[in-house]
Amino acid sequence: MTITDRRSLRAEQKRHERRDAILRAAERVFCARGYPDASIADVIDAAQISRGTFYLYFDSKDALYMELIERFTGLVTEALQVVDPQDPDPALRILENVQRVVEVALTHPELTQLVLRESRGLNQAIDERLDRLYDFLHSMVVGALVQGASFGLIRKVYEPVIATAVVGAFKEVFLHHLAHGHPRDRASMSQALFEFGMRGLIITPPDVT
Amino acid sequence: MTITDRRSLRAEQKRHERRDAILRAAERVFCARGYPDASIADVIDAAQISRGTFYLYFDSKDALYMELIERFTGLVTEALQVVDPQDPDPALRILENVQRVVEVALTHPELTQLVLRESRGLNQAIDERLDRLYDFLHSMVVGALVQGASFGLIRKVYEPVIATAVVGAFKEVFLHHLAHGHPRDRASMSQALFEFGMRGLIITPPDVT
Amino acid sequence: MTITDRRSLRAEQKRHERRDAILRAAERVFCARGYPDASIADVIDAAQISRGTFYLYFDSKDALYMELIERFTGLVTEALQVVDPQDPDPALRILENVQRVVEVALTHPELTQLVLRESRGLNQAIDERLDRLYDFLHSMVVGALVQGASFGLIRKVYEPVIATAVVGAFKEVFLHHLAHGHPRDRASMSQALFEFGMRGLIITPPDVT
Amino acid sequence: MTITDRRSLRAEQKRHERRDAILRAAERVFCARGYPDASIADVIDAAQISRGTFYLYFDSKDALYMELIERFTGLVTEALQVVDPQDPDPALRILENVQRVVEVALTHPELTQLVLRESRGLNQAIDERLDRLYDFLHSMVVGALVQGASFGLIRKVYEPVIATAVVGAFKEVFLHHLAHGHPRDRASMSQALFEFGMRGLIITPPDVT
DNA sequence: GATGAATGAGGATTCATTCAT
DNA sequence: CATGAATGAATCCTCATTCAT
Repeated sequence: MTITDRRSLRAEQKRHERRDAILRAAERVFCARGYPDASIADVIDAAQISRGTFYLYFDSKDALYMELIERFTGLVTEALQVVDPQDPDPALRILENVQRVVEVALTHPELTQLVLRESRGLNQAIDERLDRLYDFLHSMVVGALVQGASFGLIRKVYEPVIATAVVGAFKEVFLHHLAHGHPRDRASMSQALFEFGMRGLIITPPDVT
Repeated sequence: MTITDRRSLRAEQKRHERRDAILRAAERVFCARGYPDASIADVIDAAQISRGTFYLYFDSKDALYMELIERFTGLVTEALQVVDPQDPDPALRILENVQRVVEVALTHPELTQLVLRESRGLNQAIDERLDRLYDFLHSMVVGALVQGASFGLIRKVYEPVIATAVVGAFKEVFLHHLAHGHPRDRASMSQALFEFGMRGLIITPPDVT
Repeated sequence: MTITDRRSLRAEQKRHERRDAILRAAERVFCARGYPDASIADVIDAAQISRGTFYLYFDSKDALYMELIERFTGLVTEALQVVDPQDPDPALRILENVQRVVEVALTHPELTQLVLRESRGLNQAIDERLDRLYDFLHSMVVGALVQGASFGLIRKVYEPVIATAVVGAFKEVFLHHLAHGHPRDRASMSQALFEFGMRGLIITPPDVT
Repeated sequence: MTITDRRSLRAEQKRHERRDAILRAAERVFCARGYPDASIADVIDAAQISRGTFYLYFDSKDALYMELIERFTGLVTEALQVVDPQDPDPALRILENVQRVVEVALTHPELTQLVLRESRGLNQAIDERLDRLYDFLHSMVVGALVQGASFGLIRKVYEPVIATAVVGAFKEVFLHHLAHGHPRDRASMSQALFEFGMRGLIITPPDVT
């Protein structure tokens, strides 16, 4: 490894850290003031960097917002795993999915609120990204509903509406609890959400802790 | 009736119409571009009035937004009626409430989307008004849950969370369906929402059409 | 006298009264808020007339201000009378002039403050009118100085500067006393001003270069 | 001295120069058009800067005006020095004060006119600042009068009125001479003002009631 | 790379004046 | 004559973005 390599490695790492610091600052700021009302000035103050530096790491305010959405999308996408049709306990798999999403929301409360609040109409790319996120969430829920029905666990519903309703229910509970800072423990929150979404729908509720 | 009376009556009416035209234009514009991003210029273009005229009817952009929120709140408040504990068929009363809310949402799709999107953080008065609206919705749902439980219609749930979830479910379904312009008929939409909210929770589902 | 004549006479009088009412309202409003900050809305509110009516009586806001300046100028012009070179007691004549000007200021405190505050730079015609007023005042004082010197009553001074100083002294005393509402009696105020202008302060003038 | 130091020093200096250039431009513009009528557009045109740059150096139009008032106040406060009661020639000290104030007015003609014109009623802080300036001037003159009387140099007068008159006399002379651009030499102007204030006009005071 | 001064389009709001009724 | 709704130019100010240092 040459000196240049080591140098550029260090530089690369530092660059990454800086980017991350900006993203974390933006999370806080955008969540606190709302994306449209938060200014670049707020972000650079929080991130302790100069105006120019910001544009060295991000193309625009919208690009920063977009990246935060991407981050959240990535976390949620990782958290939600398609249930194997062969799985012996699909309901448990679904509960685990809920638990992982709750984990994401409670670990990144500001990012979660920010994204769930959905500031739309600013930029087409952002709107499309949010659409894709919701399409994904929607399809995951629809998948669960269909699978649950096929297993005879869930009664037959009109999936498009019910999936939307389930997504909305989760969103609202997250937003409300994160905003009011109720430090509900993760387990009970997951349980309540799971039961709401599933119990209503499931014919034979699984025995979960 | 004197000439003056008749004149001022006509003037009063015209004034009211103008105000209404601005409100309707604002509904469209704020819904399409989002409140923070929509400018007064957009509104006056849509309403076909001059800059000055706008401020003849509204004190500020925020005041206009506030009035739209008030309008929506009024419609929803009228739509949701507390169920008499003596009522022989409380589930039907609740379904009627749902039907009336769906009616409001489908009759005023832009207003509904605009308000449900909740642009917050711009003005304290607005934030408080939205808080009050959600407190009201929340309390209505909690009321229904408690009552349903007392009748043995609904299983016991942790009402604060479940009420939040129900409100969120309705919000999301409205937002999604209004945004994508699915011209679903009111009856089936009401039914789906009602069943989602109730069926899940009710021990003995009512026989509704 | 025909009916038409009488009618038009009454109309004429009413018209005059209205005009006067507006002028008096404007005096109050312009004095209280300052000419540039006072709006036509303030004036018509104070005068209890409609927006349109205002423009029936005055061409513009500036024209109204101009008319108030004219009124003040008229009052002051009437108050200040050139002293006859033959007069046996010219100093008394000057004191009487002072007394009449004080009378004007105390009778029309708002008009006086308004005009003495000299909002300039708004309109060339107004600036010129104010210039003429000050030229007149200046020339009156210069006249008194010259005359006084010719009688041996006043020592020889460089009139242009001293006349300006005398005018300024009067202005400031009026402004100060009117603004702070010191209800000093007219006689003592006139006396103080007269003495200041005429008598001088030093008993033994120092020997300065 | 590090490079950063030198750089920030140069930056600091440039910043100061820019600020100063804006202040000087504002002096000109506010003097020419009057503070309320001059717009930020006028100032930035005169200063050859962009709209945004202006707000980089000043918080608001009022803040800029305030700073100009402060500048003038500072200059005048420095110019006027309390006369030591032990001073062998207090009249000379007073003449020196007058000379220094004249120097200020002639060196900063636009600033002087601007401030002496007293645009009030726009902003409470500004009004209070102007009040303080006049209180200071008033108290300086009162001090001189009282001291002069104690030395037997000045006859006993009713100080509050006479001090107001003296301040007004100076104001008017400055305003008049600066506005009309009479390039009177400083010495003779100081002399005339001093004599007016100190010496008085009449040789044989008339016997008035 | 890092900085922060500079930019100017765009925002909400005001207000003197006009004119149809 | 009287009215007051309508107008739109003009005002102050903000802020995302650029660029010379």
